[in-house]
Amino acid sequence: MFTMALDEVMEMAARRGFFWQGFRDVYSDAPAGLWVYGPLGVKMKNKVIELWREKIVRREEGVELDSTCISPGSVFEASGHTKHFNDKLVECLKCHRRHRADMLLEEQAGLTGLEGLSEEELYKLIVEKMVKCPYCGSSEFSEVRRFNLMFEMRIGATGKDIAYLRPETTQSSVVEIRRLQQIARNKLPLVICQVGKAFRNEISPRHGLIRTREFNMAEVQIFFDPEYPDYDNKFESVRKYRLRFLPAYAREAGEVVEMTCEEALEEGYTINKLVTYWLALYQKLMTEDYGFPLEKVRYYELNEHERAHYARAHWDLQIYSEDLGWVEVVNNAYRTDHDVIGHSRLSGRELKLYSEKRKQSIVPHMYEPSIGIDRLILHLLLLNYRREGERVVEKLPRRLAPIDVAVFPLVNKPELIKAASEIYGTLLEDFEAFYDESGSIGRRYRRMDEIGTPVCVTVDYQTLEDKTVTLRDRDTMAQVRVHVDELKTAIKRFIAGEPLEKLGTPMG
RNA sequence: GCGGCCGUCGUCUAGCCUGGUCUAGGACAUCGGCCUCCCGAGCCGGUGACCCGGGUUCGAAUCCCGGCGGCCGCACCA
Repeated sequence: MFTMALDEVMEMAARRGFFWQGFRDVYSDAPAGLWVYGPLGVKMKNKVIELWREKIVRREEGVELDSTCISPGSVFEASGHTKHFNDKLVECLKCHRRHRADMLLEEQAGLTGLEGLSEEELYKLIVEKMVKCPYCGSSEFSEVRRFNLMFEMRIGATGKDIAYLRPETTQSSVVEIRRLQQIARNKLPLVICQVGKAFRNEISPRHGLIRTREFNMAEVQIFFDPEYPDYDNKFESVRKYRLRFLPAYAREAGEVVEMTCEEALEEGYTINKLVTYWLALYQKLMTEDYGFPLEKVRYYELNEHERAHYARAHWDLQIYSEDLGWVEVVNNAYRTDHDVIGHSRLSGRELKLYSEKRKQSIVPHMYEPSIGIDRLILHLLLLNYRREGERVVEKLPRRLAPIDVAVFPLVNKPELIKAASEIYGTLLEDFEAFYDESGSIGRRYRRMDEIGTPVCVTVDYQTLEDKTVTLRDRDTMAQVRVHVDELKTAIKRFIAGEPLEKLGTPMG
C-alpha cells in the first residue's frame, strides 16, 4: 500500500531527522511500533502542540493537566477497559479467523457465566462441546489466548499491585475533575486539556507512525451539565459554518454530506450546541490552522456496533491521502456520564461538579475530541510533500516548519561569512534559525526546501555596502531585499502569513 | 497473530542461482577541501553496508534452519 510519496516522505523523515523506527539501528530484534522523534521532529511536534494550545486550550479557556502514564489498576476497572480490553480469543486453524472464546460457547453450547474461567478451562470446553467455526465450520482451534491491548505492570516490591500504562489520557482527567473544578473556581462547562503519551499493545503495528505501540495524544475533555450545555453564545459564532459529514446512513454512497451547524443541530444529528460547536472548532483547526484542504477532511460517523463501549455518538475526523486513504486523526466521542459514573461506582466517591445554574452538584456528561499527534505530523508531511522535477519541497504551514529561517553567505568569503554569522546570532534570539556555508547556494536552498524551512536569508556583497540581505520564499523561490534592521520583523510577518512581496523590494 | 513476497553503505543497487579473487563494487546523498556573485554545478579526498543467531563447509553476503523486521492480504483497531 506504500506508494511513492509516502515512501519518499518516510525516507526523508528518517534521513533528515524527523522520525524513525527506534532502536533498530543497533538491535535488529527491536519490536515494531516504537518510533522516535529526531531533532527536526521534536521541533515540529512542539510547534504542532503549541498551535493546538493557542487555538484550543487558550481560546476555550481550558485547564491543562499533566498526569502520569502509569495508572493504578482500579482506574481501568472503573472505566471498563480491563473488561473490554481483555478478550480471550481462539483462532480457527482452517480459515484463521479469530473468535471470542466465551461468545462461541455462549452461542453454540448455551453456556453462561464464563467470565472467571481460565484460558485452559475455556479451551477444554471448546473441545468438549465440539464448537465449530461460524465461518468455515471447522472444529479445530488454536489454544485460547488472552489478548490484552493494555500494557500491564506491577508496582512495588511485592508485585501484588497491578497497574497499566494508560491507553488514553482521558481517565486521568476524569478522576481529577473535582479538584480541577475547584481550582477553576466552579467553572462549568469544565474544559480539561491534556497532552501526553498513551500506550497500546497492538498486534501488528503498521504504516509507520499510523499505528504504534506508544504514541502522543492531545486530548480535551469537556464536562458539562447535560440539561444546560450552556453553549448558546459560542454556537452563534459557528451557526452558518458548514460541517462535512459521512453519516453512517450515507456510507454506501461514500458521498460527504455537507450541512451547516444549524442544520446538523436541528436534525438532531449532532445532539446539542456544545457538541456541534466543538465539531466545527476542530474542523476549522484542521483546515484553517493545520492547513489541510477542506475536501480532504471529513467526519466519519461510527455506527452503534463500531463505537467504543463508552460512546453514545462518535465521529472520526479523517484525513485523506492517496497513499493511505481516509485515516482517523481526531477521535470525537460523546462519552456521556460513562466514565464519571464508572469511577464513582468503583471508588464510592461522588464525582459531581457544581452547577451554578441549578445551585447543586450534578453528574456531568463529557465530550472528547482527541488528536493523534503522530498521525497528524505524518499527514502534514505527506500532504504537503511536493516533488517538482528534481526539487523536493515540504510546503508545510509556515509556523509548523521545524526551522523558521536559514542564513547563508552567498559564497564562502571571510567577510560574507562574518556578516552572515552575526545575523545568524541575532536571529537565534527569536527564531529556530539554521546556518550553513557548505556546498553551493543552490544546494543549501534545496536542503531547506526539503525540510520545509519557509524562508532563507542570504548575505551577499551588497550586504556589505548597504546592510540589506535577501529573503527567499520556499514556495515561489522569489526573493526580496530587506534591511538588516527590519529583518526580524519581516521574518515574523512572513511566518504569520504575509506574502513576501510586501516585505521588501523585489530582486531582479 | 495467520498466509504470501522480501531483507547488501543513509537511499537505489552489483554480487547470491553456479560458495573462494568480496580487505563487498557503483550511483546519488552526506562530510572535508578547492572553486563558485543566487537555486542539489564542477574537480579532489573521506566516512559508511552483507538484519540477528545457529548450522553445513577448509572457506558463507552466497546453501540450510530459527528469530526479528518490512510490504501486501486476512484478523485486530476498545
